[in-house]
Amino acid sequence: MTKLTSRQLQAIQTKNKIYETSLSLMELHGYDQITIEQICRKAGVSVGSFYNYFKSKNDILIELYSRADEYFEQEVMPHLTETSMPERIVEYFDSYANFNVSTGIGTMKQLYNSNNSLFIHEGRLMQVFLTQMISAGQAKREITASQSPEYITEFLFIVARGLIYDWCLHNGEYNLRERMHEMMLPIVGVFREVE
Amino acid sequence: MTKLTSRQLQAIQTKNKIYETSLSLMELHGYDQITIEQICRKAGVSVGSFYNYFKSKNDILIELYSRADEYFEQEVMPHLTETSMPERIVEYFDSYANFNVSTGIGTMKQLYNSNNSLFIHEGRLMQVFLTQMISAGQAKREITASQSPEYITEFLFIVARGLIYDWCLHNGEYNLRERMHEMMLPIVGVFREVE
DNA sequence: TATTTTGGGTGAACGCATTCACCGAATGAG
DNA sequence: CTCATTCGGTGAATGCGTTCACCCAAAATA
Repeated sequence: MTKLTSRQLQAIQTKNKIYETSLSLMELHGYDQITIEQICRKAGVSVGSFYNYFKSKNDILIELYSRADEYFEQEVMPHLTETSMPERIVEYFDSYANFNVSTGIGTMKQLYNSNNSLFIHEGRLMQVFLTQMISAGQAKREITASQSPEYITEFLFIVARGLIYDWCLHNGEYNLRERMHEMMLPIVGVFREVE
Repeated sequence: MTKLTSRQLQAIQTKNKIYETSLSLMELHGYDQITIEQICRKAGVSVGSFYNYFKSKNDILIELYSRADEYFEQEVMPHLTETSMPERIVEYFDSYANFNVSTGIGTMKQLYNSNNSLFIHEGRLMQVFLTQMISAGQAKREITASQSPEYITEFLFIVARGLIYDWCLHNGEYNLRERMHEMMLPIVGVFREVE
C-alpha cells in the first residue's frame, strides 16, 4: 500500500532477478554444476549482492520449496474427492508425493541433504491443513480420538518424509507416488476409529 | 594369512592413525569445527595421504557407522528378550534408536545430511537380521504372510529412518528411544497376523 | 538547500575440501 | 645385484561458498 521508494523497488527487482536466474541455471545444469559466480554474472549483479538476499546457495531451494503451501492451498485442498476422512488423508499424501516428484529429484536430494527446519516449521500451512482434516475426522468418529490431531499429523509426516528420504537415497528411481499410496494406506489405518 | 610386506603394514597403520585422530578430534570439537589439515597435522601425515585412504571428510563418519553391523551382531541380537515376534521387532528398533543416540546427534546429522547409500545397502547385516526375524514370525503365524519379509523390513526401516531424520531436524532435542518405541509399536502392529 | 544517515551494491580476500603432478623407497622381475 | 615398476606419501594449487571492509547515491533530517 505504502508507496515504494525507488531503492526498495530496485531491491525487489534485484532479488527476483537473482532468484530467477538461479532457478533457470540450476534446472538447466543441476545444483552442483553451477556456481554463485555464474549466477551473478548472468544476473548482472555482484557476488556480495547474492548474499545480501540469500543466506546461502541452498537458500534458493528453500525459497522454492516454501511455495508448497501455496500449491496445497490452491491446487490440492479444493480437489480432494474422497468423502471418508481416512481416504482423504491418503489422497492428501498422494498429492504430497506428486508435489515432491514435480519439484525434481535433484532439488529434493539437495533439500533433504541440508538441515533445514522447513519441514518442521510449526504452524506451517501444509501441516495445518492435515491437522484440520484429522480434527474433522475425529468429530465424525472416523479417526481415533485417543491421540491429538497434532500428534497424528506429526506421526504421518515423519513417515512420509521417511519415504521421501528413501526415495532420494535411491535417486528417485522408483515411483514415489505409488509407493506413498501403498505405504500411507495402512499407516492411516492405524488411526482409524474402531467401534 | 599371507605375510604382509612392510609397506602394506605401514599403509594399514597410516589409515588407522588417520581414522582414530579424526574421530577423537571430531568428538572433541565437532565435525565442522575441525579441518582436514588439523587432522593431518596431528596424525603426522600429509593432506594428500588422507585422501589416499578416504574419499572425503564424510567418509570417516561412514566408516564409523558401518560398525553398526558388528554392534547388532554382538550386542543386540543375543539379548532380545521378548518371545512374541512383533514385540521382539519393537525391541530391535529400541536398540536401533539407542545405537543412534550413542553415536551422537552431531554425527547423525552429518550422516543424514549426505547422500550415503549406507542406509540402503542391500544385504546389510543389520537388515538381514530383521528380515530373518520377520520370516520366523511368519512361520509362527504371528506376522502376516501377505507381504514378503524383505518388503516389511524395508517398510519398517523407512519409518525408523523417518523418525531419526526428524530427530536430527530437531537437533536431538527429544528422547529418540521413547519416541521410537511409541512409534514402532503401532507400525509393527500393522503386520500382525489376525485370525 | 546542505548535511547526515542508511542500505543496496561491490569484488577482493578467506577458509577449507578436494585434486594433482610429482617424489622416492620398497618390491619384484631378470 | 640391477633396473623397472609400483604405490604410499607429499603439499602446492584449485575451485567454490561465504565473508568483509568499503563505496556511493538515495533518503531522511535540519
